[in-house]
Amino acid sequence: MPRTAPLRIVASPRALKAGAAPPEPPKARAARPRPADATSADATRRIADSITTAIVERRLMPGTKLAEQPIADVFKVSRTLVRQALMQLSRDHLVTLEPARGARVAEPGVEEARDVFEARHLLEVALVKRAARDLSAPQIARLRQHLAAEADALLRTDVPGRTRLLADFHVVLAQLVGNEVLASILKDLVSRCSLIALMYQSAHSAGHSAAEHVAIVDALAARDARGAVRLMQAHLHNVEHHLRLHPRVPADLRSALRPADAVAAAGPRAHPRPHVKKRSA
Amino acid sequence: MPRTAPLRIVASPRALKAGAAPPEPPKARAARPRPADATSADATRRIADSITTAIVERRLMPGTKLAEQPIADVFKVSRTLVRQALMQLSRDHLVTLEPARGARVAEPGVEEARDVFEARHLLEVALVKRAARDLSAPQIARLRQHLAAEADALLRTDVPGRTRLLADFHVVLAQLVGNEVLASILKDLVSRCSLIALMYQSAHSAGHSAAEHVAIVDALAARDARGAVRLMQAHLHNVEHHLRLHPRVPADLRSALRPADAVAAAGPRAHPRPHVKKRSA
DNA sequence: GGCAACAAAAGTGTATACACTTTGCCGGCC
DNA sequence: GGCCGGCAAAGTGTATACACTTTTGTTGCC
Repeated sequence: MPRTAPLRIVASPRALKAGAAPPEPPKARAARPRPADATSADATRRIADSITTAIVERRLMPGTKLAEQPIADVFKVSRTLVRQALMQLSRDHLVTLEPARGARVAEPGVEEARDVFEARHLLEVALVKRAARDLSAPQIARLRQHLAAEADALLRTDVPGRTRLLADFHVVLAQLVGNEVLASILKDLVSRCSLIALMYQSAHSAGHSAAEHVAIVDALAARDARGAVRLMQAHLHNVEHHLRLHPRVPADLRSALRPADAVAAAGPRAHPRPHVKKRSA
Repeated sequence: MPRTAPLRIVASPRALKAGAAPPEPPKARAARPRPADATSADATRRIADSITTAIVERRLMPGTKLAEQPIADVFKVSRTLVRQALMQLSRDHLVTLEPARGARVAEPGVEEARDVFEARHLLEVALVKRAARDLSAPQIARLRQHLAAEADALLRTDVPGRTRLLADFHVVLAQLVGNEVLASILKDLVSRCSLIALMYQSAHSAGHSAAEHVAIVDALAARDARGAVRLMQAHLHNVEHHLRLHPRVPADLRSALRPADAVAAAGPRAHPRPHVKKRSA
């Protein structure tokens, strides 16, 4: 069962031993006095970020169980912080929480994928329209700088970096238009897209995407609003339609019979069980 | 100091005594065995919803401190669940969390207000365009039903209900277009708008809003996309520009000198203090 | 041999404990 | 008198304890 793979997160900065923590007497001591210089600044953020990048960089596949204690061991914190991180991630739609069953990496369904892309269409088309009108020369330069980073990551075949940069392009664009709210919405949508692309094995090459980004920026620099809109529409259309969202086969029977692995037909419904409590006796 | 008012939430279903809980020996007993039929289904949701409605219905003013223990006492749960609820609300931008200083009802600044309205413009214009094209007759009927509810709430001068319904109109529209993702984004934006309208004392009457909603639905029913878009734009423009966001006075000096009360000039920045830990000794 | 009931193990949900930070207050010092 | 330092109260941050649920493995029964 590859779905229930035993989980192996790599904490981002440091290496870590995946073994258990044997010497600690696991009971009876409250709140040990921390060494006071610990990196206790924002552990939750650190954990959530690590899991996010692990998902986006394909080290955690959709459907993987995310039990709290192993993660807590990895980061050397208590389950409390891991729970917080998982709840944040579930609000980002990167993991799904089922009431007493724990967290898994989300498996967005085709319906959700369609909705996310539709939302992006709406937002980003409006966005480039505005960008073509409002962006200043230094802002265009900032975009070109991002494009250069994309090209560089492509050259170095830095897969994680390139994935992130291609996604970030859209967020940067939103930020340059000067609307933090839009930028954060788009950030959410884009990270969901990464997960979707990962699930449905996009056939759209990274190089292709990067080239389309260049074309869009060129249109923006030329203040060609209509052209930029058209290019953005084409870009999003390409990305979406290179996903394997559109099965040519009748698909219901076939997907039902295959080992329940990659393609999840139905999107995760929230809280499918009412979670009633009853005595075991 | 009206900002630091001592907090008095009303738990939604039941009345409650705001007094402390004297009889319980407050120490030394772990996890009492719950009565097993307790309403333990989703206490966090209940708390978050109560606070949300309290904010939207103006029972909790912007800036009010939301300390964890008092809320926990009100709902008869531990701080754990209250913390979860507050963190959820902070993701909804209804409360702000400052690292070791606790939670307050958010005070969105004019900048944030502008961004939120801009985002709504983008989304909702695209939305009605689509709605005019795609909505079926029964879906239009559903919208009219909502309009009737609005009118009813207006007649009965049911202020909280009318506030909620006026906001929900936009969410219902998004849902009818059939995109859950868009609907949830819009829900977020709309609830932030409620808070904004509340802070900047909207002068746009509820009756006016309801009438504009009716006009929009009429245009949708007539499949008049262009008209619907124009009406929606006008509606949002009206709502926004009846806020007191646009001070006619030079404003900087005056707002700086006033008792730091209603109008917060700068939006809340996330984690303004780095929250370093150090020994007090 | 397969299946149901049961028991142990794993894991989640919530409460509580306790350290640390912030804040308000009071007394000494200038 | 007003400012500074430290003390006490309030409140947040994180770890741990323990009940309950789900899952898994096992044994007895047919």
